[in-house]
Amino acid sequence: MNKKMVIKHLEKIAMYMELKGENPFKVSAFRKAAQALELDNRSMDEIGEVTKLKGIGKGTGEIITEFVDTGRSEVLEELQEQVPKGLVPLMKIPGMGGKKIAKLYKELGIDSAESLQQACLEHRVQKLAGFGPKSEEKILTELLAFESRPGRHPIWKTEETVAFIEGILAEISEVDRFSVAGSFRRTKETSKDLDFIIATTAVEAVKEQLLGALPIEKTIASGDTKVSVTLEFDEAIDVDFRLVEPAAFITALHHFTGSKDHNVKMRQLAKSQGKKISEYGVEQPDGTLKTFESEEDFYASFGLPYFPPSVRETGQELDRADALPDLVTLEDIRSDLHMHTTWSDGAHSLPEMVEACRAKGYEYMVITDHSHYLKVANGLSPERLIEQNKEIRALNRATEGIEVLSGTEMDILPDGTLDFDDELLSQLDFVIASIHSSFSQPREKIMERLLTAMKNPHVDMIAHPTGRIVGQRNGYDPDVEQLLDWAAEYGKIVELNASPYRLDLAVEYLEMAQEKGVPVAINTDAHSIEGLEVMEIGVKHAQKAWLRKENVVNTWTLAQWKEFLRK
DNA sequence: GCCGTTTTCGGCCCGACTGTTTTCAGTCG
Repeated sequence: MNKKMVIKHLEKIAMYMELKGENPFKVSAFRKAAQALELDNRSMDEIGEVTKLKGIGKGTGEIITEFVDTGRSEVLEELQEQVPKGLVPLMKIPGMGGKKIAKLYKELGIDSAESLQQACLEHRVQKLAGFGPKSEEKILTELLAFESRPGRHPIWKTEETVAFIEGILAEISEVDRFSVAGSFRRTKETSKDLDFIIATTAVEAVKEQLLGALPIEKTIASGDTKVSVTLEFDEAIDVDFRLVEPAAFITALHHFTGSKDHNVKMRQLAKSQGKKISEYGVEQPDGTLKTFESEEDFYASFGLPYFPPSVRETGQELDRADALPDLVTLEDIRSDLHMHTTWSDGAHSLPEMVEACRAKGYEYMVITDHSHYLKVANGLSPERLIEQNKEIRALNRATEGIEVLSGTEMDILPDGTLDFDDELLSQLDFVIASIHSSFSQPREKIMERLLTAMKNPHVDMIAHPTGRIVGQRNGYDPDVEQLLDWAAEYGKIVELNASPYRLDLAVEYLEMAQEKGVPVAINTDAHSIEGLEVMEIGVKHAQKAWLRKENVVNTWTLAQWKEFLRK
């Protein structure tokens, strides 16, 4: 039995119980049980006795066993008999939870989006206790917006929005300090909304200037400490602003950076120490409220090391504090192994890219322009590559403080051959192979292409291994586990492409790569000087997979790196 | 429903905002 199916089953039970108006703690017990399974790396078989897991007791254990044995459970079937299926999607309406939906069902017989809409139009909803004209109108608006509502926003879109809002906040003189928080600060690849923390003693003045400067489509809430708005960009996006006293800035920032699970674990830990965490500070055992100068201080007050936002996810990270010192950081990065110049489709010249990398303090770098198959990117012919190679060698001799190496990003062609011959490749320091075409080929064909590259002794790295664009396309669907096994067998590097459009490999595959001992290179794939800056996002993404320095090749010295390539 | 040498009963993270009320329930993050 697939563990994912068991998890789904438990979540379904929780959902139906919520709609039935069950005790919220009972509902959350099922969610916790599902989470306990999810957070355990083992399969159902390897786990064996599920009640040994914290969060799964006798009751849930029996339901799981029944489901594993028979593929169904009486509990869910009974719930589904009592609760109409049409109520489930109603949970997605903002402001609607289990209790309100249960009431609509019991009092008005509403069992679907259609019947809810009908009841609103006939003004039957506003007559219910606890509902009113405003609720009715809101439900109607939300029902109409149901389809068009965008889901999660990819990081490469939110980046721009965040920069725009930061620009506005920086201009307001009454703002003491501010920071983006939420999933964006944790470098999640997508975000549902954006959160900002603002420290100020002049709430009204800040609110007025802020709301005046933003392209507001709708104000969701506007209180003394919280302002929620929907902003109108190419796509509408919800943004929360939290206004706090300067002293509470750090605890508010921590609180609203989350994740929720991380916070729950932190609060439980605080409680065990006789303390209480809120966004305003930490209440000490003697009742006084302590505030902090930095998040480092905040964690230290609980006897913990600093957890960077990127690792604050499941709550399990609190048990991995010992591994934090080994985590890759931006300061560890000595090189960038994938970038383009005006020789192919880059915006800056070869000397400009070299100077930019030197200025960043890198020890070495590789120029990797496209190969001639990629006509749209002005890919290099063998002749031009030889010419560029000469120029790179000359530039390297003339440049102090950084080693400039010669490479290519060579296409793996649709027919499974490589774009350059071995004789040419042997003249280069570093060879990247990647797929830019015929994404829709069947998986076997894609894997065949990748295997050709793996087997070629001159190829050193596979770039953006899945070809995905975050939130937009899934790429060419390779069998990543197989790919990583080959990388281990043939001694190849796999890339973590740091471009926020790609973040390829994804976190789960990076974890897999580290488990299999496959070295990872974090590269910007920069097409301009500014593009080199995404290294920071790449490193944070790597931290989400708990990549250790030793497994990230760009933390290696030039000598270590060359030694690896020689093998 | 789960959990526990502060507990086998009584908690379960904590606070803000809205819309409904006239002191609060429900929802959200």
